[in-house]
Amino acid sequence: MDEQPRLMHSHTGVGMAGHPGLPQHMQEGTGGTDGDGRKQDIGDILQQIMTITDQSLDEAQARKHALNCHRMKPALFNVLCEIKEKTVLSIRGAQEEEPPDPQLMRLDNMLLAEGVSGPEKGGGSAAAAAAAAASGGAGADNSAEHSDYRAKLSQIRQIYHTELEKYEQACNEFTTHVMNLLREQSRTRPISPKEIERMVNIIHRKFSSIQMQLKQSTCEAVMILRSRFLDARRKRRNFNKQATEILNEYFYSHLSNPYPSEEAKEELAKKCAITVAQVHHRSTSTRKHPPTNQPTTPPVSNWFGNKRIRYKKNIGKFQEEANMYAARTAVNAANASSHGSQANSPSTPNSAGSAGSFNMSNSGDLFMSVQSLNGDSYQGAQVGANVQSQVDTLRHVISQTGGYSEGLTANQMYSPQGINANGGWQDAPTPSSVTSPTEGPGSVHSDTSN
DNA sequence: CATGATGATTTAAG
DNA sequence: CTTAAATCATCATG
Repeated sequence: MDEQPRLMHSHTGVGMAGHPGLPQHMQEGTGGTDGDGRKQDIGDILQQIMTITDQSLDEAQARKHALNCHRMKPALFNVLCEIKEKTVLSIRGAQEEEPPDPQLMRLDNMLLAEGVSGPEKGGGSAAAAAAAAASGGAGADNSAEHSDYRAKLSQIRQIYHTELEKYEQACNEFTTHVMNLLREQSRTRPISPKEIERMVNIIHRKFSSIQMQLKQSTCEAVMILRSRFLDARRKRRNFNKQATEILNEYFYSHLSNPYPSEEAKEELAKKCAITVAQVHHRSTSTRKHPPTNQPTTPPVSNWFGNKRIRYKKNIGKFQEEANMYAARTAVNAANASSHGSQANSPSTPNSAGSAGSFNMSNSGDLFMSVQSLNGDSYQGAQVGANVQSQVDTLRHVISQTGGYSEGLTANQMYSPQGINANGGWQDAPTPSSVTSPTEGPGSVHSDTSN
């Protein structure tokens, strides 16, 4: 503001002298048709402007001062104030609280969720390194791509923050500037605090609209980044053999109720994490006290979900597998039970001990089904899921031993249909005939049990 | 390249 | 929230 007059001032020497210069341009530009009157006007205006700029600060300042000192000034000022008061009152109605822009909220939420606008957590590569370290000792492979992602993300984050800060600063600067100006002017014209506030609000709105642009483009950048990297959420890595074995062991040893409890899941996850390099969602670590929603060991849950449905869908396909794992656990179970009927401590997969809290509402049914399956009456003394797992295992033992002695023909030595028919963990057995040998549900294993 | 296996995500129900 | 079921997208293989 100050500079312009000054510049003009220094310029005037030339400007005034070279005055013809401008009109000449005008002449050529407008053509001759308009006549001289117009040109003259323009020339006058220009002249005036030049003059105004010529008087510049000192003169204006002086004039202002003179005004301020005028003896009628206070009275006039008051009058002005009153008038202003009224008009402002009438205007005020239009000025209402802006509703929180949903769009902006959406952006904010997303940025927060994406960890862009959240609390700073170490800078750039440090964060990446930390992430890599945090994702477990075995997480070398996927944390590599994750760290790449994180690095890029924190880059975005940094840009976002610096930009945001810059805007903030500029906004504050501008605001204080305007406020000073208004304060200054309030000596010569009435300016209510309300008005200043409003002005500030306007400024803030303008700036926040700029911020929104920033946020929007940041969101876009994150989205793009996501789609390029993390969208490889779908980029899956198969579990390694050991992990699937652990899971399968649990599954088949709890075949009648393959719903691991939360704790069981965590335990499985822990066991598998040793071998599974694929744990994107940090889970196993100590539970967080705040009501943070830890979505329950996703890989394990996924695995069991998939396994259940796929097993059910085509049991025939899983028979071999079932027998294998049944055999394996059978050994453990046999060993354990031979020692004593106590709940065995071996680190067997049928760690039913930890799973004592299974949903037992239907355990009665399950027992029933097992009884009828085996053809022998199982003593009803057992209570709890651990027993259930024993039952499963036992059944496997029986069927399996019988089957193997006969031959490897891989007939259905162990017919899971029984479970289905009796309403195990699902009702509808494969409706389609698919390799379903369907014997009488009750008589299924009568031969093998002999 | 087609195909089956498989982990993850989505949808709908409880 | 958890599950079942359907579906997707990738991996692994021949």
